[in-house]
Amino acid sequence: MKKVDAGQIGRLIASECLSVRVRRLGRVITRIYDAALAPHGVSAAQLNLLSAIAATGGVRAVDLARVLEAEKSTVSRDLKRMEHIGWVRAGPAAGDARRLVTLTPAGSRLLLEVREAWEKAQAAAEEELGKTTFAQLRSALPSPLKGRTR
Amino acid sequence: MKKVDAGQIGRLIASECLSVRVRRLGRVITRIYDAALAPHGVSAAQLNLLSAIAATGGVRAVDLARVLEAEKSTVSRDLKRMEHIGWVRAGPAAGDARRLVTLTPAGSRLLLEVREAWEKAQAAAEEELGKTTFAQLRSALPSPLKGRTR
DNA sequence: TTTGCGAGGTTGTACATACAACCTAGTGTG
DNA sequence: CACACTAGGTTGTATGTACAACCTCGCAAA
Repeated sequence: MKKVDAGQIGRLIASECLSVRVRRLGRVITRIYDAALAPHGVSAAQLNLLSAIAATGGVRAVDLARVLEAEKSTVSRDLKRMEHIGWVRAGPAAGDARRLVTLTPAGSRLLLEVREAWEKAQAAAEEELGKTTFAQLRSALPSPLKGRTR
Repeated sequence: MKKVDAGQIGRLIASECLSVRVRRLGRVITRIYDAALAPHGVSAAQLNLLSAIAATGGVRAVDLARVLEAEKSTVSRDLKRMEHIGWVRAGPAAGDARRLVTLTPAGSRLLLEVREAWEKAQAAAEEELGKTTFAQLRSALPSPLKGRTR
């Protein structure tokens, strides 16, 4: 019989668990982007949403959630905040009954304005992780724009 | 002059931004571990903390924050919740003045109980990402236990 | 000794996130 | 037509997360 104590399991999980590493990486990366974007009053999460909306030019909330692998309730609230700020509009899409989310002029302007800061953040992330790790992550993780399998 | 519109920047960021990919991955992974651990009433974030505490056998909150790259205020609140549940104790450490966080017996028991579920989550994560990506992430991302450079 | 400071910790506030429950139109079928 | 069903969206509740501000010691320098 192998007697296992909590310390052993703790060390096992702390050293092997993917969620530990991924969540930790998320905090590091989010911190970098948030800091770079802060002067523009936008967060990393918000820029992610804005760029997804801009990339499509009009998209339903539920499809945003699918592409970003987020809960529809999360997207709903995030959009509500950004709508209140004035970056996006949840339009009742002309002829179509679907409610499409689009950028407002202010939202489009914001994207142009933050581009520099975003590139600084990318560079800072590469600096922080090291070129090798950065490239490995880039190649290992799929871009949300690809792989619309479902 | 190159005229850039918001759509182009949106596509650029959506396809190139590391924070988009990493944060999205974090949601996917967290979902997998949360689901596997839910029957035990513990979250991925909580298991991360518990295993870090167990691995050290007693650690200051501020050092937990450093190892996990989290805010001290985040750790403070997370610990408070887990203390209330009864998994950890913020001991005033005997002779030493430092307040060390340790597992309670219930906390140790929990770690033993969730081990199976954690291994299922690891397997599910490998399944979801594909063996190749999983291995790439494992090798690219440092384990928090290494590199105590601070 | 006294004072100031810095490290560690907590609290106020706000956003990000998720699950469950609910609401609301369309839609298909009896 | 009537009704159940479903997809999309919102809301209730709770956790996770961070920044800023604050509190609280222990300790070093004057």
